[in-house]
Amino acid sequence: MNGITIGTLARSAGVGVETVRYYQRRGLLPESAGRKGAFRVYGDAELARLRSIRRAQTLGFSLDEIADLLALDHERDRENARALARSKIASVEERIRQLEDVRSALQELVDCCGHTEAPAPCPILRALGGEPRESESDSNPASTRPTLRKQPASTARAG
Amino acid sequence: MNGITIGTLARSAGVGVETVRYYQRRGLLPESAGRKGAFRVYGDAELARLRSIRRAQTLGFSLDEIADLLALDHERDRENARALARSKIASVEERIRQLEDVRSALQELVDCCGHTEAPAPCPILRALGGEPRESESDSNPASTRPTLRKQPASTARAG
DNA sequence: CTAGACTCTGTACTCAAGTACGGAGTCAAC
DNA sequence: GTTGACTCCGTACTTGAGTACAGAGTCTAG
Repeated sequence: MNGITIGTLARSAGVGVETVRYYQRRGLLPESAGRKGAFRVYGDAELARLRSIRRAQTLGFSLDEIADLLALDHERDRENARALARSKIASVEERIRQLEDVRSALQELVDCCGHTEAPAPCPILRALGGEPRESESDSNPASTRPTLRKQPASTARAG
Repeated sequence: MNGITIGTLARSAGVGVETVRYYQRRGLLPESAGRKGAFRVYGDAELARLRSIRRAQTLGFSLDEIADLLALDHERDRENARALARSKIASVEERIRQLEDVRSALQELVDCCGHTEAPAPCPILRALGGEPRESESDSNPASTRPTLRKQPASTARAG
């Protein structure tokens, strides 16, 4: 698998040729020094890296984050690398917590939909909104809803 | 908080006016029937809905998914609503599992970085790639690489 | 030697989720 | 009765992660 051209590399990693080039433009993948005639050739290193990128992506990392992660690999500064990795762990854990919250909100919804057939109980709005609001059509403020902490304004745009 | 105009509504939910309008265009938020003179006015219902949208977003739902979720609220067809909610739960759980994987991969990385100071052990590539590769500049083709399964082309694009 | 597959380079397009902006109209306060 | 903030409506731009395509060059098999 050494000395392959871009098409084979792409196919081996299950991506398109354009995607490989895109990663190269973004600096995630080296452009490959070696050439066989006019065509660039790649090897196991590039294939491995390409697969790593895809895997990291499926795990929810942005390409910028992946660039950071891959850079750790070349970091001589282990201290720094550890710190970066730890902060990634923290953000991953935060995300997990949030998802667990929504899971239980949804579960509640399913449960409550399950045992009532009344016309308007169990609003998703409440499950998602979390905050006990009196109005709407609700005059009972004594809800058991766990107060949810303020969400940061910069939502899905993790820098 | 009833009878507010769009600017106040937006500010109360921590979003921009343009975002409110965008949600209206997308049909996530009603355009508000009431008018006070030339300006549309909104109330608690809209504010609650807007907040729900934002919260759902921070939890990783796309606007399309949120539209589905909010629609459940108006569904008379509880059966269908439950099914939809359950499928969301499944996808949320899948996402959680993936994130837990990456967390332990990162943790391993931190640990291994922690107790060695050697120049090139513990490559992130391996942690991310998962597959144990022997080397980068490797001339040994007898690798344990399992024939690679096709990566779903639609990675982060959870439809 | 030629057909067909592949590569190279560059630009342009897509899609989601907004954000920005321009030119009007309107409202409330002074 | 005018100023200044706000609203309305429409269109255009942005960012992230690609995808598509055009027009050239190149490689390989027959």
